[in-house]
Amino acid sequence: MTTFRSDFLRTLSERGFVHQISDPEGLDTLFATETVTAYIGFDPTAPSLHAGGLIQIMMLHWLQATGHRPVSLMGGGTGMVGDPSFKEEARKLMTVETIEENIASIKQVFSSYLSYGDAPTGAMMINNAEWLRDLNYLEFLRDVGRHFSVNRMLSFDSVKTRLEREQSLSFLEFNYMILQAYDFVELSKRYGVRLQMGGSDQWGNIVNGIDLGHRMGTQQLYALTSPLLTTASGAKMGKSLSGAVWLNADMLSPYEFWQYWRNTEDADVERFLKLYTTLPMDEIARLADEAKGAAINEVKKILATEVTAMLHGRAAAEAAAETARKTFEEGGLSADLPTVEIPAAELEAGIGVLSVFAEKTGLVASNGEARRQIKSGGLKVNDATVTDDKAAVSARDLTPEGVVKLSFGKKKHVLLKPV
RNA sequence: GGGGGAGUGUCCCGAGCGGCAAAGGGGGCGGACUGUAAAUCCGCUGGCUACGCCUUCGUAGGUUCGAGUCCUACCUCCCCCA
Repeated sequence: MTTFRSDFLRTLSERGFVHQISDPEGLDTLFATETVTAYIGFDPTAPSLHAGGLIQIMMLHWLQATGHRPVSLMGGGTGMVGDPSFKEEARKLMTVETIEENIASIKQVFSSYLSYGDAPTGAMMINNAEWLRDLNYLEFLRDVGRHFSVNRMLSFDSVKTRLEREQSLSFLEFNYMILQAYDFVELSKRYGVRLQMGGSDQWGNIVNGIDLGHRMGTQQLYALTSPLLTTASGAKMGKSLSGAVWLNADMLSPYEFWQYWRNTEDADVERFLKLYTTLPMDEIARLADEAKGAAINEVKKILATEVTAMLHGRAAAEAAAETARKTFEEGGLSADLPTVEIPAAELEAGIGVLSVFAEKTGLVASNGEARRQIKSGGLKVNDATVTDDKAAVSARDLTPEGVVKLSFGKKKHVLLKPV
């Protein structure tokens, strides 16, 4: 791998963020000589980004940390088109309201990683609805569409594989790449953006933008992609025991977020420290060095706490670490575990275990699932395995702390609290 | 416009002579082993007021004691010919 002169590229490169760069020397020179504005696009398909997108946010973070200007582009306009899924079933397009709500909700997270403002390196959040929604179709075709060769678009892997797999590709989706290319050009014209970053799957789209820029007379533009991240065993990033690893605290508590990182596979620890924390490289090297055998668990805790601290703040991260310590290392309970409140009278009367685990707390999906889990010994009340699906949980099960601890498997715990 | 295929358990792929809650994978979940890891092994993987009941095989009808399986129409997709 080349050694870069610029702080930004050197940092990204040594931390493992770089997959491809369109013109490494040129871009390096650019970063070494001026303050560069670069962007990454995010689709507002959900009210929160999840761990899979964290790597992109970290790239913006480093961009700013090394003296440049990050732009997060929200796809308020492209969201209208929707990135059609592979399945048929013309998924309902999102309404404008949903898109706007999602964007508002996603915004909160960025301020944990970037500082916004008018300073030369102040981060910006831009919505491509700004120029896409009022686009005039005919004008657009004449100004932008004429620069695209269908022959060439058909030759892109993203399109080709789709056609070869005999899966339909709607015109809508076909246009998505044009809009994204156009975004790059608009950002370049309006805000002086020079670089677009993204996951490696975005390479073709980004390069399209560069080409369009050439034809439409922008400055030289650049592309930088990050590797597609999977865990060492091949799973996609961003799935936890209970679903997606959302970044918004109201969708996934800091404790659960911490747990996700705590459970990192051994083989991923060093890589994740580089990608998802801002610990200095020599510090990471030291940690990786002492992380042999079971000692690696200590390093995983550091990883979890550092990642959580960046997102939710140091205090929340340490609270999560403490909760985990009490729960797992002392086998006790901590008031900070996820808690479900229940009317005291109801508990007094006694509630069936099935109902408690399924309806009341949602730890398992249904009564049937609860029954199956009991059969295989997966449910516990106050750390005692449930063996009878007709058993009931009542006020007698309250611990001295005044709660009932319910566990599903070894890692999922909920406290039942009478009110 | 003509001809030929396909749509299965809403995570995915994928079998299915008219008796099917539907084979088999993958994934996921639980258990054992460990270190809250990986690998490995075992079990589970429609719902319920549960020895019974209800809802599932593109949609809507029909034939049958009985249909994922047969017939009709429709929808969507793919391939070949024009």
